[in-house]
Amino acid sequence: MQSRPRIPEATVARLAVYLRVLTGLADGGRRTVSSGELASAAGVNPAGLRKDLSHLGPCGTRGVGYEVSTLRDRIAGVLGMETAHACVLVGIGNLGAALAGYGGFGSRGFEFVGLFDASPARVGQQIGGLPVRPVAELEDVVAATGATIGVIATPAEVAQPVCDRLAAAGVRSILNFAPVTLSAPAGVDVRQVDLSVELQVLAFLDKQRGAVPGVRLDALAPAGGMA
Amino acid sequence: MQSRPRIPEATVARLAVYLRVLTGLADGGRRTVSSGELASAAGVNPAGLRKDLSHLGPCGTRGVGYEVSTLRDRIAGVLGMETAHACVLVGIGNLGAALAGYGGFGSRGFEFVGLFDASPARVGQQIGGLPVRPVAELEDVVAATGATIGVIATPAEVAQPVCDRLAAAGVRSILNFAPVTLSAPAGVDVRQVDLSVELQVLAFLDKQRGAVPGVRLDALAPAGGMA
DNA sequence: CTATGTGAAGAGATTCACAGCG
DNA sequence: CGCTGTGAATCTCTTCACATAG
Repeated sequence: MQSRPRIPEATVARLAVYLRVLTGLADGGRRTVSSGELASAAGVNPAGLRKDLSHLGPCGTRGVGYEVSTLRDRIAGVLGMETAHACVLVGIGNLGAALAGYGGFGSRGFEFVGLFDASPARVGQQIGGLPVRPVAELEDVVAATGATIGVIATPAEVAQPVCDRLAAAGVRSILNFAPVTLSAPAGVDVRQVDLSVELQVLAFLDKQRGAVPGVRLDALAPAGGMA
Repeated sequence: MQSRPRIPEATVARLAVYLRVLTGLADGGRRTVSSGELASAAGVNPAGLRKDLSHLGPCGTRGVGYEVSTLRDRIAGVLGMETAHACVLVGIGNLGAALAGYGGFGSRGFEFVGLFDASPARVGQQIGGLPVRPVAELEDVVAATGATIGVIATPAEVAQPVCDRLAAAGVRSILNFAPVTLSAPAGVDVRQVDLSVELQVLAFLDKQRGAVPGVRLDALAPAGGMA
């Protein structure tokens, strides 16, 4: 129906993917897409894509498809991308430096406003036009910039204290790359990205596939080239 | 026992987390844990943890709990960690270099046996004791090492061709960090890690929480003629 | 009396099939 | 006609409650 009490989290994650695909299509000058084509490019089922989009209200034209730029803007609005999000990043090791220098965030409305590291050797370096600051300044920078998102790329041992300080400083969302499960106060949302877990799932699926002789050939994806 | 019809993928991902917690407990000299304590450390529901472990067959002692080292070894075996997995990594930019230098993989049985980049400036550099090779050598190295896992950390534009080459060379599992949806032939499993998607989900949850008091998302509602 | 292991209930997400609009 | 939008069926995962073993 029209009411939107809440959008399922699984749908939100896919909306972000649709948004990426639509941005590419718009840059390529494309005017409209069908659910089938968009679903193919996003790697999902066409009916599932339409159900995802139904949470935004009617936004397609029957018999035609979706207008690329309109749908892109609608999704961007729902995901809260009309306003930029200020982020702080704690832990400027290899991964942290990679995240700080990654251009994919800025183009999607996420801007780093503070980089922090405990190592004096790192402090003072410039990454992506931003200086690395001592962690002692964390609270001040969060307060001054109003950052609402914190990214943790520290060693596992200090991730929990950093999480506590971020939460206390007023950060409401935390993305954690350290291989520990963090606990945060109510009202602070934590998302975990564990690179080793991803590899272990892959390895397991491979092992399981090799051990099962009876294979199901439900290949549906690679429908030849491009549409 | 060996009879395992099939373990749900969601369970596999959590098993990897339990394994990490158990390894930490074992290093701390701990002998046994209860499901409640282990679940708390892993950030999951105790009953869910017991159901996850039930897929491995009985491995606890009623009235006592689980023996830490035994359970750790059991999970490691199920995840296929008794044998090391050879991985190749394509795209040695900031993120690729971070992955190549990340110690968390080696300690979990994943070993990089080849690093590849298209840029002559990168080729020849040493990262984590391994030289960066030109991508032209990709097929030879996969064949020579028998690598079964490929990690893609290239720009989005070249991720699909790299995926195709990895699959053709015999790699069976691919972990993709490039912000594109890859299509791979049947028999090759692709897992996507999109850092921007993670941030966008966080931002949406925060926005949604802020709007909770009155549940008013009318700014999105198509009152009549939304354009 | 402890804490595990598990069937059953519940919630959520995916897929299907078709009604309805252009 | 084609393609969207959606109710209903299907499937999977989660949570609960309790029997069961130590």
